Amino acid sequence: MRGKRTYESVDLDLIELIIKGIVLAEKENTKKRFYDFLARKNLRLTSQRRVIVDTVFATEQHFTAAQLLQWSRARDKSVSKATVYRTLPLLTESGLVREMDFGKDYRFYDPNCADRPNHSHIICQDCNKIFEFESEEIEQLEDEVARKMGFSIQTRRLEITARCEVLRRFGSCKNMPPEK
Amino acid sequence: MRGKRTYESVDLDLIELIIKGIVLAEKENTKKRFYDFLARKNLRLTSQRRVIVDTVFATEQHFTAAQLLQWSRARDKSVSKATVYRTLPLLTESGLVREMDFGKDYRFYDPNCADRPNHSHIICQDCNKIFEFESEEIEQLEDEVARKMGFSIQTRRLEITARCEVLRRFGSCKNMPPEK
DNA sequence: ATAACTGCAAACTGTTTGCAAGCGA
DNA sequence: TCGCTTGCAAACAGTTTGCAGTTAT
Repeated sequence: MRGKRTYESVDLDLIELIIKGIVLAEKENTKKRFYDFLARKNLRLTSQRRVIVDTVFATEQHFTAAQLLQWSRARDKSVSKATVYRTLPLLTESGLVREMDFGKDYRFYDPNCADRPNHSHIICQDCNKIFEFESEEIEQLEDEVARKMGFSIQTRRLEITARCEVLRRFGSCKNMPPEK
Repeated sequence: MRGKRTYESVDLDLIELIIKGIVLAEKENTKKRFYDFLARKNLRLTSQRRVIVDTVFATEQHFTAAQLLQWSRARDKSVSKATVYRTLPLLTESGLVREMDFGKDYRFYDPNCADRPNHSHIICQDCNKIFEFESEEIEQLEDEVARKMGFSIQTRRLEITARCEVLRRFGSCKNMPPEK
């Protein structure tokens, strides 16, 4: 009998706590990387920039410029629209935030790309939520195709829109109701 | 000796002519499909719409709304900006033109999706040209991943930015110089 | 000290829309 | 004829920018 180690009982609360701690530490580290980026470019760490960066890496959600402004101002009224719009290019330039383009009229930003720069997105047309996934196999195939065509890949962007199978079959799904 | 049929001499001009003919016939067919689409929706075939559609399917290039306006007006001054902007959604709705979103501030449109609705794009950062490719394997993997996540794919968008290997190694490539 | 940075409001850009006139089915 | 369609210009939304005062280093 080829063994797989199993546990009689698991303290799920503890595990959740540990995971939360790890995520938090990663986010703190990401912020530090951005501060280094600023220093390297002789840019200053102002209170407004600190608030914006705190806000960006306090969430795992994809957000718009308008949302970031709203969230940042909730923390500190001294953050203005102009500063948000001037800070976003710095964040994307640093590689710690990725700009995403769905068919919409405004841009989305993704704060989860520090560790997983190549992840892809599935946008559910039923609930409008954005899900992330990674596939090493797809990446390898992309590399192969590109190489055959004489290119070496710089960035890749795979965005899939899809319908929820659970919803289609059972009339509802755990992600409903849609948020606007 | 397993045989492969070969030819002593080939009239390349003739072959090119034949291919041109096939492409032309396809484009004419695509236009007809759009006219049918209009009829099905009780929409009228005006002279302006005809000019715009002729323009769209006279090229294989990806274009912007502004370019389409310019090209259309070159054929017929009576085409206005408003009509171009009102016709583009019809074209995308019909499925014969696809909207693309690169990081840019304006949208690109792709007139080549009537026959190959799933093709992907490689944007060369050296010459800014857009190349197309299809990969059944990548599509299958996408389907598989989506299915595992509980989705059925509606649309997919794979956009790769890359650098030209030929250019990197030899200092120039046949696609240079860049066009703005 | 001094150059980067800020908020504000105005400017800008691509896209959409209200309206009165025009035209296809 | 009827109502879809048009061009024009004004409106719109997200984003960028000029400026005078502020602040990090």
